[in-house]
Amino acid sequence: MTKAQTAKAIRKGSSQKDALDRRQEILSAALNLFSMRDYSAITIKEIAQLAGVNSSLLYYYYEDKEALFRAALEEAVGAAMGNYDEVASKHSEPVDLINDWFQMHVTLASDIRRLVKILMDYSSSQSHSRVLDDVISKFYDVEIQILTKAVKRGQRVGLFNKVSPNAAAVFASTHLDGVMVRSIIQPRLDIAGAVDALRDAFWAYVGYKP
Amino acid sequence: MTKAQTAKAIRKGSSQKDALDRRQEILSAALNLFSMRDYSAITIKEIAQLAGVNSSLLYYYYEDKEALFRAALEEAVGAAMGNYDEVASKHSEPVDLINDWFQMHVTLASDIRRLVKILMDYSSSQSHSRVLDDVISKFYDVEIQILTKAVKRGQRVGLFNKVSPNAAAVFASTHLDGVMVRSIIQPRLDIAGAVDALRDAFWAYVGYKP
DNA sequence: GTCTATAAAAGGATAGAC
DNA sequence: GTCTATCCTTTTATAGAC
Repeated sequence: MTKAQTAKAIRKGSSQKDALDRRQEILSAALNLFSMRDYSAITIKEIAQLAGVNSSLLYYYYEDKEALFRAALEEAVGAAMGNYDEVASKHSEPVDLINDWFQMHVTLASDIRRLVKILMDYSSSQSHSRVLDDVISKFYDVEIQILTKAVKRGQRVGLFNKVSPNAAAVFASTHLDGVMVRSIIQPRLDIAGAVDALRDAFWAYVGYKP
Repeated sequence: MTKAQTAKAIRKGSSQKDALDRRQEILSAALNLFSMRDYSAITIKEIAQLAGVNSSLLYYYYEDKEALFRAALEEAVGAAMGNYDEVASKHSEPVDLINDWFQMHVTLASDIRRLVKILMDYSSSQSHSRVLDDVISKFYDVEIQILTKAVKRGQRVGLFNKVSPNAAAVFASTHLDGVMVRSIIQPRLDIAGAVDALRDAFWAYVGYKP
């Protein structure tokens, strides 16, 4: 019995669920690789190898390499969106929410860094899809809205000064992207320290004394 | 007479200088393309076409594709370093220097964005060279030192509060990278507006009232 | 120096057996 | 569903003429 046959034998039975698993395995392998290096630097065979399947199988589950990339990007954005919603719905108090927001970027730094990397690669690629463009827009909108709301709440209860809530939100969001990028270019970067500095600056910006 | 022969005839005479020009033309074409898309997405023929020469000629001037990429990266960093030094040596007054520093990132946004993109591509590539790693480290060191010095001077003359000058410098530098990245992912981003917000936050952070 | 021609390898994608 | 075999195209790189 060959390796492949053994594997097949183990997975025998409900073939529907297997297919979903396999699809997910391939997607996961693709996401890992696409977020490490560039789209064109990743080969179909490499993805298949990481997923532990034959490269032809990728064409059974996905139309072509680009479709696989799109699926991987949507997956990454969806996961991040989930984290965002979780933090947002956990806090009613604006200071706690924003502190936790910053903390999340330290804790999940490697995931968020991957997302930023993959978003950059997509943005500087030729072929854009309307759907993905919308997904990405939506994603940043959600982030900005969560932060904007928090700043507004802080102003309403008299904790923060009268700055533009939207500007403050864009500011924090942009800086966090900067931290992620800098930690790609300079892997030695002290992410926690960089986020601490952002926290100090952000509170100074909105006029909050911790 | 073919096109190529005509071009050759025009360039007749001192062949030494011609070689330098041609070398530069190729390098310039490579830099343009490498900063637009990823290393692996750019082909030798594409570079040659943009430079207006045959693709084989690239191997006369550069050992291989990687050597050409390295040269392009050094060129981009060198150019940015030149801009940095220029702004730094123009000001003795810290507030002016920092304001001009921010302004430079608006004015030269497309160049700096390209640099950030190419630095990211290099960082997430497999093959690293000791020389390039050092060039990049040096580059960020120079930026941090210029800003750190300015903050220290501002503190000495009593304009700024007692914050860590290095932390303030890293903060500004990181945020500017964030602005560049965000403007890649979202081309609609209002760069001038984003830098304005940074300016406000930075002055709040160091306790300066403009 | 610059080009033509071409070798050599790699990568994406498909046909078809099982 | 998954694999083997293979085709086709692209791409890097070299040899050699001019």
